[in-house]
Amino acid sequence: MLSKKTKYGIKALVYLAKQEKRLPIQISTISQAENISQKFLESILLTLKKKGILGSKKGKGGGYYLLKDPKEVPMTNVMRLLEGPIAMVPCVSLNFYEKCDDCPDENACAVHKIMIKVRDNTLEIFRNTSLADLSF
Amino acid sequence: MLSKKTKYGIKALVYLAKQEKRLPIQISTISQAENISQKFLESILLTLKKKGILGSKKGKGGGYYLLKDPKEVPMTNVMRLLEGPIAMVPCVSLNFYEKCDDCPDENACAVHKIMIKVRDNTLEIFRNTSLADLSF
DNA sequence: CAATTAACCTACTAAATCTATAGGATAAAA
DNA sequence: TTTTATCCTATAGATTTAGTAGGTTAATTG
Repeated sequence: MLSKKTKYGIKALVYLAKQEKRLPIQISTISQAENISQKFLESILLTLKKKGILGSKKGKGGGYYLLKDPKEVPMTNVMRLLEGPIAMVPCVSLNFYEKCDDCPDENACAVHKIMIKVRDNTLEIFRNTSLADLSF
Repeated sequence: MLSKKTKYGIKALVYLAKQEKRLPIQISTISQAENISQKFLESILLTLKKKGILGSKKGKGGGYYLLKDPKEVPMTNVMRLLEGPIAMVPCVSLNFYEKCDDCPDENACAVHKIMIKVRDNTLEIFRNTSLADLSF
């Protein structure tokens, strides 16, 4: 299951992607439009900024804005920034790999076997979907 | 991410599916073979029995056994029994649907849009994979 | 029958994660 | 210098996870 943080983060990014101009949008504007707690959204956008996908401006007329063209932001990136691993088990994760304690041989593991398939499939979808694709 | 419960549950079911004869297998046997805490596995197998996928026998020579031919047990069933929803968000779940508090219109929601795709894809894989398929 | 075996059942707990909230500091603009 | 809006740290309540403890029931065996 996706965390609320990820869900809200995606919604906010798509909201920003929908803007015609790349002007800063305030947190309060997004939180109202998307029914997200403002304080919670504040922390989410801040981490997205720290991770380099958003820019920000302080003071009047300030807010957050996308640093890249939405067409150039695949959902793989977004998911990894917000949720972390895309894989269902760490032992099949490309970017967040961890060995299982209980598993002496990954290649002999049934869970590994099927979760590799799920990962590849999900990854393909996220790779081929950009923020721009979700903005219609 | 899959819970350990689900991971261990799948491993145990596949272990049972691998047996040539449908004789009862003890919890301790499975827990040792798969490096799973025996007490934890005990509770997992008990719920799987209550949900109707496993049979059991008490006393000497007792244990757990699959009630169906492994070929007839798709991973959709297994996942729903152990993990619950297959979808990444409740609002796209077929068997565990829940409306989002924040979302006035699902069809206008970007998260909904992409997670439908992921669900359909994942579902297809789980549908086409049986316990028998994972037993090699 | 009695001893052994192994599943059954209830309850509990420690740790981690999630979902925020509080309250102030900093920086930009008017 | 006042206002605006992001930035930052800390914390807290709720939920979930990953088990553990300890005893009960039912089946087999001698």
